[in-house]
Amino acid sequence: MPRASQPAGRRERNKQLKLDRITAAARELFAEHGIDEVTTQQIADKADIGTGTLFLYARTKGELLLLVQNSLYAEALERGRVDAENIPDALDAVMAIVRPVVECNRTQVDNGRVYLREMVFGDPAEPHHREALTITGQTEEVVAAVLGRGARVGEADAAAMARIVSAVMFLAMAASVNLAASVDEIMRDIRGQVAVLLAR
Amino acid sequence: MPRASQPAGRRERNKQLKLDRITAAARELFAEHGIDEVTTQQIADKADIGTGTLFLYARTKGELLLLVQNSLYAEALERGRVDAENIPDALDAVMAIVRPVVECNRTQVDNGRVYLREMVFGDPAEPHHREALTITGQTEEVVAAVLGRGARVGEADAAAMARIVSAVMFLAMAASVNLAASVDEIMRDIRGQVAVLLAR
DNA sequence: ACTCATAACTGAGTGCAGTCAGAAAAAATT
DNA sequence: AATTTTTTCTGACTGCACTCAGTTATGAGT
Repeated sequence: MPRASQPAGRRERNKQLKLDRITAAARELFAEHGIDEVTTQQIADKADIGTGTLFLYARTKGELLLLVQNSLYAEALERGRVDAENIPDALDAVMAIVRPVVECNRTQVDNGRVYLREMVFGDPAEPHHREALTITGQTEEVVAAVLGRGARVGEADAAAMARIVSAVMFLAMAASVNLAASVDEIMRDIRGQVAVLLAR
Repeated sequence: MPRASQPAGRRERNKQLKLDRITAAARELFAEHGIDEVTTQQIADKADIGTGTLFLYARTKGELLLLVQNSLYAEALERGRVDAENIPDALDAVMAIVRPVVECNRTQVDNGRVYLREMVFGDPAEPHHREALTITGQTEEVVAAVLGRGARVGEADAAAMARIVSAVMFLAMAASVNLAASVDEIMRDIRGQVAVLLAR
């Protein structure tokens, strides 16, 4: 057993290093040009690895996007969760959770839409996809928690309503009809639907 | 100006004939093997046209699927509309509309999911895509009409609720989580959410 | 130090959707 | 009937995501 200068052996460290380089390269290129204008070759070159190596770390180009963006969505969710805490009105609180996610999604419209596409149609066995699903699940939990405050809504109903909110968000952000819509326009669209859902 | 044995000139007739051959070829191959196992080359060969010609009639492979399947969804919608007419309960009536669509979608799971994917992420400028969106719009109208019966729900709210039903349906059919789910399981999933939506 | 086993890497190669410059067919014009 | 214009067709070609057989790095065993 060799020294443990860091946690593990050289192999582990090299792997982590490569993953970091890949993540950084993909993040920068996707952010600057949008996923459709970037080739996997460019990413491999920028990360200074072979073409095939890239696909050991993310089995498809879509997985690569999930890898890069998951953490951003997790942060957005956390921001929304905190914002919602001090908002008594259920509708306003739900929208406070939704807003950072929509903002995150619309930072780059193409990337945002591909992210959603991968979530729904990608391979759920892949690790980054699973993480994306986890974040969606957490979003629904946070929404359900807000709806359950004060026990005006039962636990099971709150969960079902949270799923509905999730579906409404998804389509509002993904639909090609809303391609050119601003964050505020999308928020209005979602709010209109959630308002009807919560009206009772 | 030449004779008008049928409606128009030779060109028009040839074009229609080719479109028919393409549609038939694509329908058979997609139905038998699933869209992902069929190449555009095979379709072109079966329709007895050149590779490039295919893309004059449908600009992408996805458009080709929409071309083939749109009419099936339109028929499903019509069946559901009729079924719902004599069902007084709103929830049951909505589910009567939903069922044939889900059945249509699940005839071949892969094709069904790609159809949904194209609807949301495809190019809305393409003709077959527009038709698909029209069918979705009609579905929402039919649902809204059922919800508006007896004026228990206002017109604007009915429209918003119909959009929500649409979103819920979409995700229930498309989500990879439900890949292996049967029609009945998907129906239960949708019903649970619509029930909460309509509870008031 | 040396050998072997295993994990990680690599880039030439593959398959397929979609393009485009030129050919062919149909219609319009003379 | 001949010529020009317009529309439609075509398959060789391109670009790109992804694969895989062969190579190299790492670590374990002796």
